[in-house]
Amino acid sequence: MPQLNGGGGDDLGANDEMISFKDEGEQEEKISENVSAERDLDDVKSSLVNESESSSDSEQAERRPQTRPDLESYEKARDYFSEALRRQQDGGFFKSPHYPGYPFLMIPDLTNPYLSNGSLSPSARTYLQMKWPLLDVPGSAGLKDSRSPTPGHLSNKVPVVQHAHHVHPLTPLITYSNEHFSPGTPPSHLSPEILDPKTGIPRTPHPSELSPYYPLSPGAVGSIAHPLGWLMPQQGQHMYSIPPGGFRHPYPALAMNASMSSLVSSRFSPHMVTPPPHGLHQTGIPHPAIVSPAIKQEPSGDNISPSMKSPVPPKKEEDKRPHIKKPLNAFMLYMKEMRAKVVAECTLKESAAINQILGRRWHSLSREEQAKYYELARKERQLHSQLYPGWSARDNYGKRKKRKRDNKPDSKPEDFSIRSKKQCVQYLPSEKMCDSPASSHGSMLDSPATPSAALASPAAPAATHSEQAQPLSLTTKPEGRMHHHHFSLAGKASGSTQSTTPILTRPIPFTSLHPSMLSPPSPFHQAALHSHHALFQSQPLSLVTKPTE
DNA sequence: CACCCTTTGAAGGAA
DNA sequence: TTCCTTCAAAGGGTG
Repeated sequence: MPQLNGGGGDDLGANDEMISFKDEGEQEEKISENVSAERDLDDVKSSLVNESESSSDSEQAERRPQTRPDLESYEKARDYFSEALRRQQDGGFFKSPHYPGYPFLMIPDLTNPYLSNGSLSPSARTYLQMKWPLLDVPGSAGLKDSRSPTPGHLSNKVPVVQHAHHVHPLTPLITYSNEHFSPGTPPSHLSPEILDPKTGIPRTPHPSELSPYYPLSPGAVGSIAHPLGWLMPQQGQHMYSIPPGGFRHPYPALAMNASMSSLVSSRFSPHMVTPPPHGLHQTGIPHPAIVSPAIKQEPSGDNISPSMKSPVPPKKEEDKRPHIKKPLNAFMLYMKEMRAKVVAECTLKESAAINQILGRRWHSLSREEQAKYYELARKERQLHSQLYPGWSARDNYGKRKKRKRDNKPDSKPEDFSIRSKKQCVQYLPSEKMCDSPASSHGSMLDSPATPSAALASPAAPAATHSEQAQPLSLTTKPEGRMHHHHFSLAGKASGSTQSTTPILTRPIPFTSLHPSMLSPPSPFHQAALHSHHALFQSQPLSLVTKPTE
């Protein structure tokens, strides 16, 4: 049990050297890797400081509003918010991606530019007692994934001390959960009952279940206090007074959690707040998991499974039928969290490139670290299923334009046919030590995350084939691309089903990458990198665009 | 402006 | 059971 008691905030931030646990020899390697990583990270601290002060705020502020004006602004805002918090939290310094655990949430300066009426002093750091998301939920045993580890077990493996200068990366997932901030017994209204959608048994939702991603419908929770009600008394009252076990709105998202919207609207700078779109809460900020049809058009409105459909759904309603997004998986959560950091560390903004890095780093995470995300993802899925019992991932099929998958029928297995026919860009290496996703030796050669992830979290899928055999799918590219590869590694020798797939690596894509971006290289990685870079040294430094077809 | 690219993981359907 | 496909986020790039 991740220290529910938490001992209050006693050890909060007290232990910088919080070492998780080394249960396997591999840990030692990890440690060395981390040390290396931190050393690299130090290099960018100064730059990050500047960025955090200048670019992060203004730059992002400018960028956000452009993309999706209003309806998705909440997501943007939320990320923006969390990122802002994080940046302030660690002063723009990126520390090793160790996220010691959830039990405590440290709320940073609340009087930041995005918080209009924060009441805490800029220097005030509020340590909040939190509960481990996995902590058992009374009466929810039936919902629990049998594969999931016992919370206690897990907690034993996860550090429970939150670094004083490091907000948990999943803060955005946590911050909006109410009750987290009330060490004591929460008011009765904060303990809404939830009818277990499967068992029908009333249960008290664990705070951690009140995911910010999925607003709880009135019927689901009865009433919900403002997630940050303790920060904003004037708006802290719960908006819903529906009795426990009351009606369940067919589309919980439609009955958006007002508390969330008020949070956003009141916490973000004016420019973040957009006029209320039709049919939405006055704030116009929908739940992250919901995408208004205005944004994501729903051709037929059949995305909602029968069970989700309202008994009396006016056709108009169908048009408004929200797009219920899939719950984010572990990697998505990780990506969402780390993207900002990666972007900040490199000048490149291309998501595709960033994602490559993130994928690389993901594989470099320790099993414990990954386990956190797996666990969180599991909780998200669980919560999602509770909120949208009838929802199916299938419902979203066809909602977005068909991705061009050229699984060419004619492509032979040895073509290691890849899905994408074209590769976006090739970047030549710089002398800088860069983390080339394409050259992800680690991923290709050792794929550390694979088994570990599964081990770390029972909820974690037994490493999928793709992960096992294709740690990085970018290693497999259309044959045409090969001509443009400056470098390639021998395929991973393994008995995996896809071992025949040649492992290709591209030149380091990002000349702008900072060494700190590298995932902690193991000795093996370093050796590989060494040779890798040696090979690249003769390569001209240029940007090769769009090779093949 | 819509889609592509890129990553991993989850889910569901097809074989 | 295995394989395949789609989507989830994100934002620059592309046609």
